[in-house]
Amino acid sequence: MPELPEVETIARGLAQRVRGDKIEAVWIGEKPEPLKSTAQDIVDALEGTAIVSVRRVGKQIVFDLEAEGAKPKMRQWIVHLGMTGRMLVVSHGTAIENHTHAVVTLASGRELRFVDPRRFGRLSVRRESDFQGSGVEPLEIGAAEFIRLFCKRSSPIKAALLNQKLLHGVGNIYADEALFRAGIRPRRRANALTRAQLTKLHWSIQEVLREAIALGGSSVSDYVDANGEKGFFQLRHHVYLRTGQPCHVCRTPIRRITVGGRGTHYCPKCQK
DNA sequence: ACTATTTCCTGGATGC
DNA sequence: TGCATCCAGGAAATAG
Repeated sequence: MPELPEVETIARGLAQRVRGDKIEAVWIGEKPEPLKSTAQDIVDALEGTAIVSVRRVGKQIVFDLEAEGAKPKMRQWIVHLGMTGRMLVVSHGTAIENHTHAVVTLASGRELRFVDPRRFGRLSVRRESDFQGSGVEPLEIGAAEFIRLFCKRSSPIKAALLNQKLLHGVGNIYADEALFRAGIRPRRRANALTRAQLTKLHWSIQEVLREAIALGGSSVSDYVDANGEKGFFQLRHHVYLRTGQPCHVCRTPIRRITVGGRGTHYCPKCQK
């Protein structure tokens, strides 16, 4: 499932490949689920624009589009990949694969295709040019602000980390991995953690995200980047999906529990 | 204002 | 082998 490092990798790859290209036509599939805006709004916002940049905000891909001579010159196409969403760049004529929900024809003769079997992904458009996610970027936040964000929360720290209104971009993989590195059990209440523990956690989150970005993200299930390449960070996971396997530090079997309705993995000896 | 729970979706794994 | 059931999870919706 694409989280911050995966979306960052995908957005960078997309930027490299389609920045400067022009959108000539847009096709939106029948299934309404993947849309937050109406299909017509998306078509109207995209057609005839130039792709100025592609970037990541939280777990979302933002295409900054510039329209010629239109009232709001700048608009954004926002893509959330959900669990299984993929954004492909293919040459015109490539066979349409199953679960393709949108096809964007580019002036260069290629197409951007949104494919998402599970349909947890979402497409939307914005006319303003100042799109911001609801939370704070984990790689930009300082330790003091991080502590302020979490120290009053009574929910389990893992559930708080997954709350995109607080911090955005951290999902199940990196929440588990950061908590392991910080030596904190996922069920600990956020407001029961010491300042030192929250400081450590802040550092661990930034460390694990930076390492994952450097390796192109984690390829679990069917994640691939804009070039169809797999990431390599899954080889560095200490706890995620390692239930029953020995901890890399102390050899204790990794345990799996449910926190906030999510599969959660931790080392019962290294994490307190 | 929070927190907890349910819901959406399909493919792959598991069970009988 | 075949069919049914379960499970994965981001985030919105709903309930408490």
